[in-house]
Amino acid sequence: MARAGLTADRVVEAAADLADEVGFGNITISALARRFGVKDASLYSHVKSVQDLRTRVAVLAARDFAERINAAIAGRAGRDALTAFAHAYREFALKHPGRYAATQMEISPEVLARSPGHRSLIEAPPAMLRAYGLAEPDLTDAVRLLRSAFHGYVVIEASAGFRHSRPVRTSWERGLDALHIALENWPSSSREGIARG
Amino acid sequence: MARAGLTADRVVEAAADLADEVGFGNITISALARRFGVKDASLYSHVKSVQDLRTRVAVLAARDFAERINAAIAGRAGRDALTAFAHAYREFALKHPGRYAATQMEISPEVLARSPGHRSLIEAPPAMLRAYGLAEPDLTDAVRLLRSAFHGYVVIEASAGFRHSRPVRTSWERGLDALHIALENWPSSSREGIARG
DNA sequence: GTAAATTCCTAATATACCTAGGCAGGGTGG
DNA sequence: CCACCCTGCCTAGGTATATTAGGAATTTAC
Repeated sequence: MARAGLTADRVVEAAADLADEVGFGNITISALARRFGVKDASLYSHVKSVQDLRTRVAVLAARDFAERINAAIAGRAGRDALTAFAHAYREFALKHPGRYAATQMEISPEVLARSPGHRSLIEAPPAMLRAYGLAEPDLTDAVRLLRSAFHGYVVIEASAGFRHSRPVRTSWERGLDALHIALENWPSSSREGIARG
Repeated sequence: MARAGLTADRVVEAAADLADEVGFGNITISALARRFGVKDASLYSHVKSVQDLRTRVAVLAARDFAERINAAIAGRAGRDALTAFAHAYREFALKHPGRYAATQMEISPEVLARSPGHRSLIEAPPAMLRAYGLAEPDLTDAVRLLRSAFHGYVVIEASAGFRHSRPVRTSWERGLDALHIALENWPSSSREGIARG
């Protein structure tokens, strides 16, 4: 009978699409096999296990995500870069919830070493903040706050956590303004750092 | 033979403990039954399904979480309340990862109506921010930023996402300082709101 | 055009979810 | 005090998913 023409890459790509539809945590070998019209066992020629599949999806998703992020912040600095980063971040997370969740999966150092996307995603925030003139360890602290705020935002938004009437997009913009102010008035390790109220 | 003495409450409590050990997404009827030394089918006298079990755990966890949060911010205002809230938040999330994850689960309006814990958790942040004098819609925006930052932080910390050498706790304190500054210099809807650098 | 490699299959095991129906033990009415 | 019944827990069984072993068929390579 006609073969489905599976390859590891095609399987992983389809898994990523599936993740965007049903959630990263809900991708199964069975569903993927059904999608290709083959038996479950057939997929094991291409991926070792569900866990392996998830990891590969994570690597793929990180590559895609990093691509968007890097395109967004290229040639920008300061507030401009912050805004561009944030919009690219939110857009990707909302458009590709499965892939986005995949990028947040915990991965081993070995996988990290082979995933340019993940490394790129780690390097982007500090690069983006360069124009704010923060030195270590403030830079690390600031990056952590931003990562947290962005991740928290899209996670809560994606899970329908903002039930209010106020448009989420507007709150997001205001939050960015506030973060910009925090970055410009960063409480460096020495002083108390209270700006005017 | 001797009965295990199960009740819905006891089952849900044990499920919450199990969630703290293996993760909220990994609680199973089977594991819970093993823990009680009964057969899987026996649990269905007390909960309708895994989904029902999860929802009940979410309600229980929200109650516990709200208790800690409310105790922490009672009688405090402004930065003092912010700090207390943040520490209670982080501590609960790290100490009870399964319960914390449960509180973040999407729940239906009907469940929400019957979960005082959830309602309390929704009401706490705006109450805590009262002393910052933010009016709507700024208050909503500020609450969203805080919820995002806190949630993002503990999620990333719990999944070992902060690989740097800088202590997470210290970054968390600095992030709080920065958020405090953002709150005191909140960019209200009318002006551009840039504080001194 | 045959040999090797690879794709996909059947078959089988293990675990989890869930339903239907049964037995027995502890509280309740006579 | 004892028969009764409610209900906690059980056995049995049907479904889905993950995974392995080994075989057949198709593609590829020489």
